[in-house]
Amino acid sequence: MRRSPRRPLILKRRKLPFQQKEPTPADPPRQSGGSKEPSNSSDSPCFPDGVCFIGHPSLSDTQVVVIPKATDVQSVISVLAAKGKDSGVQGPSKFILLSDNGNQDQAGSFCETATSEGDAVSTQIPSQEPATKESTHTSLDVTGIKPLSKDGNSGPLDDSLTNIQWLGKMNTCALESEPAKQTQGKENQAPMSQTAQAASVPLETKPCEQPLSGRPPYSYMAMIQFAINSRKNRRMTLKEIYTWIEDHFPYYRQVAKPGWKNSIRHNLSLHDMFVRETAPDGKVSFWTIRPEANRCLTLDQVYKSQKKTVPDGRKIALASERRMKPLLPRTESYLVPIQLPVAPPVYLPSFTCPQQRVGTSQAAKRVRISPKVTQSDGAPPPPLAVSPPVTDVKVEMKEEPVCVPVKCETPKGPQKRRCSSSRRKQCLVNSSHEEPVLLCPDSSFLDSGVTSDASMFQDSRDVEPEEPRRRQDSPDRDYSFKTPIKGSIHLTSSTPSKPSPTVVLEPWKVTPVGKGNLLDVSPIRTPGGPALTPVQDYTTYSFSSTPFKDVPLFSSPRELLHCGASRAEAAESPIGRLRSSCSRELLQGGGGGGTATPANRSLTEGLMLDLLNDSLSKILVDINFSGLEDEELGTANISLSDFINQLK
Amino acid sequence: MRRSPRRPLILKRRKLPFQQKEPTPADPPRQSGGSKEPSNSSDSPCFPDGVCFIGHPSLSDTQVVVIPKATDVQSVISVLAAKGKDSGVQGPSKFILLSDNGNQDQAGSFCETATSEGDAVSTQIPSQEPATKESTHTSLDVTGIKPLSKDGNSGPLDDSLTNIQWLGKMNTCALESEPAKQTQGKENQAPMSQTAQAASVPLETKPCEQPLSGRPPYSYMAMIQFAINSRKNRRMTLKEIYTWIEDHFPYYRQVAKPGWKNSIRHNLSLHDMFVRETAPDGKVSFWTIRPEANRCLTLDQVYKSQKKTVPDGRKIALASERRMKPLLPRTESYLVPIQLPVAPPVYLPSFTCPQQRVGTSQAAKRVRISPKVTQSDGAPPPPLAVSPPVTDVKVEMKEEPVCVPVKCETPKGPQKRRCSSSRRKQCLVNSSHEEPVLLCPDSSFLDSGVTSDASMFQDSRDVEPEEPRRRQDSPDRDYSFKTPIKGSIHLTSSTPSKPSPTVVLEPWKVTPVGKGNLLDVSPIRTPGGPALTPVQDYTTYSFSSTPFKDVPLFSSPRELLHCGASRAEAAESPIGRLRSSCSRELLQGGGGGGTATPANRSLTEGLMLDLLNDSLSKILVDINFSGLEDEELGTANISLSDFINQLK
DNA sequence: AAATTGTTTATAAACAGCCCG
DNA sequence: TTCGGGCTGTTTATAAACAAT
Repeated sequence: MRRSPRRPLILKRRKLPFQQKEPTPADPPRQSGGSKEPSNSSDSPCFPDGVCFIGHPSLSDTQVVVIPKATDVQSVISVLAAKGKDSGVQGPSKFILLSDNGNQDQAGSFCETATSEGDAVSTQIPSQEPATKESTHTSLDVTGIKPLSKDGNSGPLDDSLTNIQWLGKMNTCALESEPAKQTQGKENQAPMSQTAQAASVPLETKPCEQPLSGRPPYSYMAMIQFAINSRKNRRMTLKEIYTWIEDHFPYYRQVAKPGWKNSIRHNLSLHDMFVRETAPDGKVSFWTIRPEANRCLTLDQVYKSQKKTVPDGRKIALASERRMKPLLPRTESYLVPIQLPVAPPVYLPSFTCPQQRVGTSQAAKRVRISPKVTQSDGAPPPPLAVSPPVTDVKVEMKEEPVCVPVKCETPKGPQKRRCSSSRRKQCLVNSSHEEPVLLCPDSSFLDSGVTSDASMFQDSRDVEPEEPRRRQDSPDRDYSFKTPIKGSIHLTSSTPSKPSPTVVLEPWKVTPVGKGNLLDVSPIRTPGGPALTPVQDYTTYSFSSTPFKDVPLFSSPRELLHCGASRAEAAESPIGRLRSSCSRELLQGGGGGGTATPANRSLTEGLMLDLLNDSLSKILVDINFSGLEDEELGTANISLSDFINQLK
Repeated sequence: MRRSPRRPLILKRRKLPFQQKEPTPADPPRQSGGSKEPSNSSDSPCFPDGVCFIGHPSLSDTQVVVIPKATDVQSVISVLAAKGKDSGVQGPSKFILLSDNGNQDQAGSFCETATSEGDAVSTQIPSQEPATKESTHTSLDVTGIKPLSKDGNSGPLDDSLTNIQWLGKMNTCALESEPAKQTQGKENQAPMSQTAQAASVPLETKPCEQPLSGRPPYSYMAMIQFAINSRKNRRMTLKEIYTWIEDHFPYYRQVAKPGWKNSIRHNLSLHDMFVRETAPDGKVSFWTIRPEANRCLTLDQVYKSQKKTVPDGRKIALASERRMKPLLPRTESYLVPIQLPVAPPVYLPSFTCPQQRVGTSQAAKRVRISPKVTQSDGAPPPPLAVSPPVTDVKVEMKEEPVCVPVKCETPKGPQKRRCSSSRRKQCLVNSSHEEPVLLCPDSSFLDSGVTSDASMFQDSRDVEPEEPRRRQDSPDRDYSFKTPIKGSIHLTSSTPSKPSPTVVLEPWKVTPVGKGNLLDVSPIRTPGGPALTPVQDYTTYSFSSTPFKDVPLFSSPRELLHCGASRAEAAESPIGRLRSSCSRELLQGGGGGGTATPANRSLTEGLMLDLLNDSLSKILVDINFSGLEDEELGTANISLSDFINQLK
């Protein structure tokens, strides 16, 4: 209650608008009118919420936006999105955002260009007008001036913002009036104004894409990924990470407390996805991202995906951007509290990672945790799935709330709440009873389609064809375990208990897991690298509870290929795979490969990349336990097979 | 800075003595004189630090101890330890600790029985005298009255305090004056006074072993383990965990803020070692500990180990108890800042877990992270180890600081600092150069000796003989990776680069990793369970940087068997192994099995259980990456083989 | 000796899912 | 039956204490 700004600082309460953590800890945030629903009016100079657009005196592509302090961030975003949408690409691409601290009535309409405190946040321009009291140091240099100092070995065209023009409309930055906690400069100005610069111009170390210095909506984990993935070689020193973040998110340079670096380090240490390597000289150490877990997200991709979302209409865009768990714009998550809009499918084309190769079964590995199920009350284990006898992979699903009921049998009770997605860590193992389990019959399911992509990466030494080699081990060894089954396979059917009859039955049509459909910064949860303890349990994988948080199933195989870069990636790399990192080519360009057809389901569901946590660790952990319940495993297998076949 | 009491609340700064978190956030804690070295005087009624012993007016086995507020906690502990040692088992076993808030001069000598604020903390007695202002509710009932309510299926003789008589001298509780933050009762009284009750009396749900209600020195993770392991079946619901902790550590019932439950939940979710299972009825979910990671620590064991330590002399005892990372008595860790005392080997007999079976190679799987190494400056990869062609397991070690230099070749540079142990997460991979790697030739190394123990566990369904089946896969596939190598195998030799020549060469003689030799609550880092992605990388495991923090090597194979229960366990269970939990029998008794001979090295090194983190996750993660650098892997293999042979 | 880099633990919080009244 | 509240779980953010360099 006291300190910890917790999730951002932005909304101390709920949808706390501007002003981050004013010392008044307990003051209930005033909910601006359109909390859930941003104002729909699009172009009026002064929007209902009091947001005013004022043409910039000298810059044609820039507008000054004055936002009352109490305005909901979401409202601001929606307004900006609407504005950007209406204006089109040719419209003003830069906004100088000023928050009016004067008073805090909710939907106040203050179009005064308040230069009051210095809370002014400039989007692209160095904020010439609002003579903020602080120094404008680093004003423009942030833009292109700082080429990611120490950029040592990074290639020039790493994370270029292919769609810079969109930046102006950025909806990712919440504008919060920062109380000058650090006595740093308050105003932030985004870098260069090369707005209209179309994509495909991979500028070296593109400066700031994050115009405002309001706290960016990205988690530390996400920002670190952005930073590291911005390098061709995908490795950065701690200092470079700091610098990158400061360069791209002036907030951290100017307003954030120094503790943010501590948090960065904390995140690096905490998340398994981040790996430290020593530099060749042995002096410095670089931080990298485990290739299997790397979604190769870059800030550009995020922007692009957001941009694409916008065309569908402000509302949808907002909605889709909303509940993306932690990853994407945290800000936005606070913005549009809308619940999984089943609206038009949002598109996230930019997700194209080298490892993708949607191909065969990789996707199947995805596990998603099902909500708690009451399955094993004493009823005999549900009949096993019609899978091939191979029984290579065993997946136990506790309760796939909405997903893949395919081949579910012996449904226990009615599912309480179908679409529940989270409950990530474990799947809840039925302690000593039988629980429906999924079996992934073929090893091919797990091994196939892994070979290719890795070679693209610069660092990958040798790309070796995957061998679908499977363990011959007796799948039964592990059965004794009863415990851990945590996760459940993503695409496979949920186990019998409480299968929701209402769910879609196509293997890939997962029930809309609810929430998001956004970019997922969370690491890809690959089944796991080579296990230390090799022999024993390999044969049976029961994805125990663990990770694969809210991994929604793919809307369709197509979608998987096209949009689900991250997913595909996760599924694809069989683990120890090669160090295939995202091929820059793909990352750079807008949409990656075009093999996919549009998804048939709304991306709101489909694109919601699996919210897999970082590190496959958890998955692996689950696997350990997998063996225990082997005998009881059954059901799901087929769905996976079907899925694979369909993909083929 | 503001809130977060951080590591305990006890020492806000360094060795902040009494008084936890008085609202004065910024006041620099006054360092009492003997910070590093507690006073050595043992018996005087008033010790130099101002600690006074006063016989209790009515209770012969009880003494009232008045401690000046500014006294170092460590000083108090040392004094109490000395007192307890001098008095022997027959001496006073209960101490009513009173802190004198009056003034705060450091080593002041105030023997006045200050009943001042209510900061008095009674050890065993309900603090009759110091009429604390708070209610004495739950006074004695904590003791035996609350039989772990909801104890559902736990066996009666789980965690009995075998050495209760030692409790009186407890050194585990720091006495902190709790500012009555919760408006709860301040004084805490330990339960019953069945002090002299010798071990072997496994009372059902033995009441409190933690007399004081000062914040216990255990981390949440440790306490959760204690709680869960106290049950025969090793599973507990969240509520039961709460209750257990409250029953055994009155602090949480009486003084802790309600947020401690949040922290418990946080820890359960955060640490992979904790696994949730659904109960048979499907209604409740139980929390369990991954068997492979479970050290089967119980509060009793901790007490016993501490007790044993004492005989060696106060100093040693304190030293040993000290730096046990997080786990053991956190309080103590603050007490004696002594650095790894190479003194007499401390004994930790109570560590006997069922899964042990030191046997063959299991131990080899242990990975320990080596400090940063500068290995690959450009030198060609060191020659590969003379391992069998199997190349089942590949372990990359960056820089085994002190460990197993066996067969190290192509030593790069001089190791910076040999004994460095920590730097747990990664081993630092030499980015794009060759790094010496360990290869674990045989699969047997990994698989053997896993079969037995599991059957003991009640829940284990069927214990199946492990098949040493190994992957046939082409070991080379993974080589391309260069990155991640984080961890390094525990018993294996460190990779070539910068092998410290000074180190012991016997495979099992690891360099004293420094610090501790204490109980380690951290999960055992078993190589990992069954991997989700089966095929690919199984053959090669390069334990990348990640986990296996400061896992010291065994002093000798013997030691491994005898003392390294946890280690053995880790090494042993090949992963998905059976759900073998610790056999209660072993746990209950004092020293477990007696097969081992005394370790030849001081336990200070040997017993320092691997500070493996929770969840093998990290290890597995490393494994994933292993493949990349395969070609470069070389060296170490042999050491592992040697080690195995020696064990045989 | 001080600063940087890393690792862990503790807290607070925001939410999500589920159960229950 | 539905809705809201409480409990359980999961994540992210911060602050800190240390450890190693």
